Amino acid sequence: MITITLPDGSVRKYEKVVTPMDVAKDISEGFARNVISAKFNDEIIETSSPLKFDGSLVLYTWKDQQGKQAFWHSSSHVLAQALQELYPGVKLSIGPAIDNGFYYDVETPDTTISDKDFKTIENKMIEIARGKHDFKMKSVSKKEALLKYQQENNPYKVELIENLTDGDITFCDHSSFTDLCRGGHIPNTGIIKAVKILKVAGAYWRGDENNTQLTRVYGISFPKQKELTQHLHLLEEAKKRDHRKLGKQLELFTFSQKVGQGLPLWLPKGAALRSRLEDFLKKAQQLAGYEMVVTPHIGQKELYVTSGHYAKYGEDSFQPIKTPKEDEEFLLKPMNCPHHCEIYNSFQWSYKDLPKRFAEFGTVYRYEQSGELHGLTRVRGFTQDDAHIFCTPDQLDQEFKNVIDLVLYVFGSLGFENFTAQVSLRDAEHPEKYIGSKENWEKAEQAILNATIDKGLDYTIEYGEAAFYGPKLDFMVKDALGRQWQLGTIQVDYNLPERFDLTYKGSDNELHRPVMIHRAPFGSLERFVAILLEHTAGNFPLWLIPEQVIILSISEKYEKYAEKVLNVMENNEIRALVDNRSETMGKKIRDAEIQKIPYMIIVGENEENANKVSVRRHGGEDFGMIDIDEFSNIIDTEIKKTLKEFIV
RNA sequence: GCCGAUGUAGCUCAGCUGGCUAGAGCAGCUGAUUUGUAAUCAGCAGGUCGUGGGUUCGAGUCCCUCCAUCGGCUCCA
Repeated sequence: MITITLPDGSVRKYEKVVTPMDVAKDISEGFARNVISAKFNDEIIETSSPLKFDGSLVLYTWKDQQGKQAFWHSSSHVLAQALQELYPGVKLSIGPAIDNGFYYDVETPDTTISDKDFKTIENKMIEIARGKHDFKMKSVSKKEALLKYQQENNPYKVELIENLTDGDITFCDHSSFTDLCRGGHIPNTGIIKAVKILKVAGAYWRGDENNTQLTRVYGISFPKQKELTQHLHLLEEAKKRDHRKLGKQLELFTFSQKVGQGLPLWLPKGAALRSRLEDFLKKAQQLAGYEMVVTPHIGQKELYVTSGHYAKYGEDSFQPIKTPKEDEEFLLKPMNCPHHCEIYNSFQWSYKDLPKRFAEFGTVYRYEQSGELHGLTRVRGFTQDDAHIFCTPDQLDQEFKNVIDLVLYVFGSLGFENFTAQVSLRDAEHPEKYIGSKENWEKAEQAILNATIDKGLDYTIEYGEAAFYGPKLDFMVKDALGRQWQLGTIQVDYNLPERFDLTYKGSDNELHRPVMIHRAPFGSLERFVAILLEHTAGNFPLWLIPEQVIILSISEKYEKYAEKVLNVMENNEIRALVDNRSETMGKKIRDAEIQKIPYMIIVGENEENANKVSVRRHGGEDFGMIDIDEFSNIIDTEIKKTLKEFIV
């Protein structure tokens, strides 16, 4: 007698061994048709695996994330078979399901796969899928498994199998294809109805730059053609929110080959936006007790030798700037901290003076790998909204929490709600990657975790993601295509205070080491603006947008009145401009819509006579003819909805 | 840096397998129109086809170099 417990708590008893599919059919035939994967006692299994003992069973359909994972995992087997049939001699390595689809990494000795081949691969996969081949698991001895791949001269699978325990090795068969596999498939290939190969890319074996580069083929599949069409449509929509496209369209920034890769040029509207962001943060920082400082864009090489950055990044950076004086070398600053440490060092401090908080919009230069540059999100010259807090160890907890509050205020004012906090700690296996004492690291990591938990943030812990000088708390936000980017960051640092010999006089009349916090709520203005563009699709919060109102005159006759309205706007500190072109109203509205200007004011005979304005909101909402004062109130109210005072 | 793709007017894109002075729409300029909630009409101007080299009687089109961009990988102070 076997007792199976289902997620709703119901219990089913069976006289003999059953499979998950049997249980599903027992529930209902219709449900069973949709079941594609199962979990038994927290282990993902096949729907055909025998359930030999008591336990809890979860059945998954395509609608469940687990179901999708099984679906895409199975699809990657089909992809592998297709690649083997199309390109004899390919060597398979690994092919997992990912968040949106699947990939397979293969070595293709004699050919290259390019996007011209996608259609062929898709057709082959569909052909295989239509065969409705069952996925069947089987156990294979380690010796047998190794022999198979040694004969095929496949070093990747051999390496994988060598790390497995004999007895735990399983293969999955479907059609004439077999592959090393842990399990977790859909019943048969026939469920896969629609397939799209999305891209090919080089990927290093085991993610290590020193290994061979394999060809990674990305794809996605669905149980219905319609769902594939919808997915592709979604990708198209996401592309419209691409900050590079919007930045060009809204005239915010550009790049020039002559100026150089990854060096953004901010256009007037973009620069206005930036300085508004800066003013916003300056105001909040002032309330939070920060003091602005200004430091140069270069520093002597010695400065970075002291900080430890030179040893770590010297060779991969912009190379030193020479001067007429022999042996004199300067570096473009890749960060502001060393400069701020020297500001700290230019005074003597008492514990009564701390914490000191030095803030600067500091432009830094980092020589990122050329293949890594990406619009405004990854550039070689960018401005950090940087600040360094020097405090006593006792003050650390509170200071760290205050910074979290500031970051949350910034995110809130800009409408970022879906972010995650990532706590980045050391990689315990590679201590050589980090500088500083073990105790200090432990203290710093503890401080970050405490503050994060205390503030009730939704967080994840990533080991090995810490900076080389200290652990950090990053605020991660996704772009239009779901790629994660780090925006705000807060980092605890016990190392630079040592290296720069920073001190303060304690109440005991002895010298002590301050603790340092690096923090940047935006991260960088470049990346922040980019992600903000993708989030809002260019419809920035009203307080931030460069042009809030456009006044459209119906014909030349009303130009004077339009100017008068503009004047009132300016007196009310509303950013407005006039469109006096000799175009039709339809055309002027269309242009204003494309420029994403939030409010359109239409003025003609009726408005002039009544001394009012007709208001249209971006997107089409019509406010009708209203008093100018009333309009002013609408603007104020909308601004106050997102932009609130920072309360310390 | 590595793998794959792309690069034609300010922008978005045509230009088939190499063949006369390289096309369109939008934007721009000029003129007409004086307009009521997403494109008024006409005319004009605009390109060493990313760069350098090669193949060819002939190259936007084929080959190579470099540069830049796009999608990944690695990296990310």
